[in-house]
Amino acid sequence: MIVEDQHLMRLALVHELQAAIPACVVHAAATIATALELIEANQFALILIDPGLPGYDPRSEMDRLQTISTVVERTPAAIHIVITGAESAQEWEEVRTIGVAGYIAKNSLKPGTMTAILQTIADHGCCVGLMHETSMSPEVYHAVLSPREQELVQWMMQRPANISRKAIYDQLGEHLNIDAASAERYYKRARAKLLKFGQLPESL
Amino acid sequence: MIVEDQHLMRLALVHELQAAIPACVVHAAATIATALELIEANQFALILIDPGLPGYDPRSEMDRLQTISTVVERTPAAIHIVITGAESAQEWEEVRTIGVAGYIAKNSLKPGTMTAILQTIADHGCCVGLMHETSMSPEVYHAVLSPREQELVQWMMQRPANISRKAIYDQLGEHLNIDAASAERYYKRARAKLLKFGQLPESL
DNA sequence: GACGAAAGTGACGGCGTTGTCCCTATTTGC
DNA sequence: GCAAATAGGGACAACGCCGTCACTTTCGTC
Repeated sequence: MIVEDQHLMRLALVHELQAAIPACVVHAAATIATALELIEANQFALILIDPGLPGYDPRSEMDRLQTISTVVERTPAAIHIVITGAESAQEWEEVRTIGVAGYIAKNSLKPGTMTAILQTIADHGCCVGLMHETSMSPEVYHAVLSPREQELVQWMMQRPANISRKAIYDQLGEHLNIDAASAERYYKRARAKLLKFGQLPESL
Repeated sequence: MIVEDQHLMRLALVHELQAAIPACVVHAAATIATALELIEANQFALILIDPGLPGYDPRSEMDRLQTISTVVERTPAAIHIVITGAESAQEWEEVRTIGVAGYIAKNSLKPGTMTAILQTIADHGCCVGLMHETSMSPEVYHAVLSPREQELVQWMMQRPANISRKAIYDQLGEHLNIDAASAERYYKRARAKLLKFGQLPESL
């Protein structure tokens, strides 16, 4: 079950969870009230919860903790992970004492990370992901590209000047489990598309 | 350009924007520093910005406003939309005076809403979407279903008891611009899949 | 018993993405 | 100058999703 009030984030979490756990069923609630309804009617194995729900003051530490403990108390059989936009090491210490297994900052939650988080919990019993201030390089998204093509372009644009494109193809081939030659043709097709639509960045 | 620190939300906003504006190029930054880099190198037509960035205190109204005005001042030609997780009517009044056209709560931002927001700004010059406390009905997501099938199941589960399924098929046909008969077969295929995987909810 | 609503199955063409393979110029580096 | 790297093109089968069409059976109700 996922408890999160922001629609887009809720959707994203659903997809992350589905990507991490094949053939699963995910229930989602936007409010505590809805979450409690779901708890009444179902048995959950895993619960993601964001304590910043409407109706509660997100600045009030008490409201946040109460939101979490309300859910945790009613679902003793589940594994609980807190997904928060305003994380603090102190809050993690507090929620772990009431039985929460994971404490993840929305900042540090990247696409595909969910698998690693669940694995860490399975291995060590808990998992913490506080904000890591990696000054991200800028991202560019072109609507005309398919996801694969998009990914190839992203990689290629981060290429240091002293690395040959061929080396990138090899890296990608290994990383995506495809032929390096295929990666090369993806990049070329992507480049052709961008050229066709006049969207070619000068960094290429 | 999108300025948003949470990866998943940033990704979601990119997709929303791409869905609303066909064949567009979207640049994304996770920090103010990255955003300013992008501003130096590009001319943007539309900028989405979340004032709750790391390094600034999200509780400090001054930090939030400064984040926004820093970007707005450097991009006078662009349309600016603030996307915030902690909205207030007062903050909207303040940012509109410095030239922000839209003020949208993450709470009220649903998939597909971006088109309407941009249209409203085009028509009236500005658009406000504060939190609307519609107590959402619970959602269920099955990983084995395709998006269409998922959508059909979602609609069917919200069906009041006194409405025939056939009426739902008609509604869906109209809503999705497909045959009511096709909608019926989607639902049936979805149900067959759920039955096969033992994920059939009792509300069916 | 007849009729309509609902359930259960099978099949088809179109489309986009994916991953593969092949061929040819042009440019770069040693 | 020669070989490797880069740029550019076209074609292919496989797969999944979408939308459509056809057929059978069961159930409840009037």
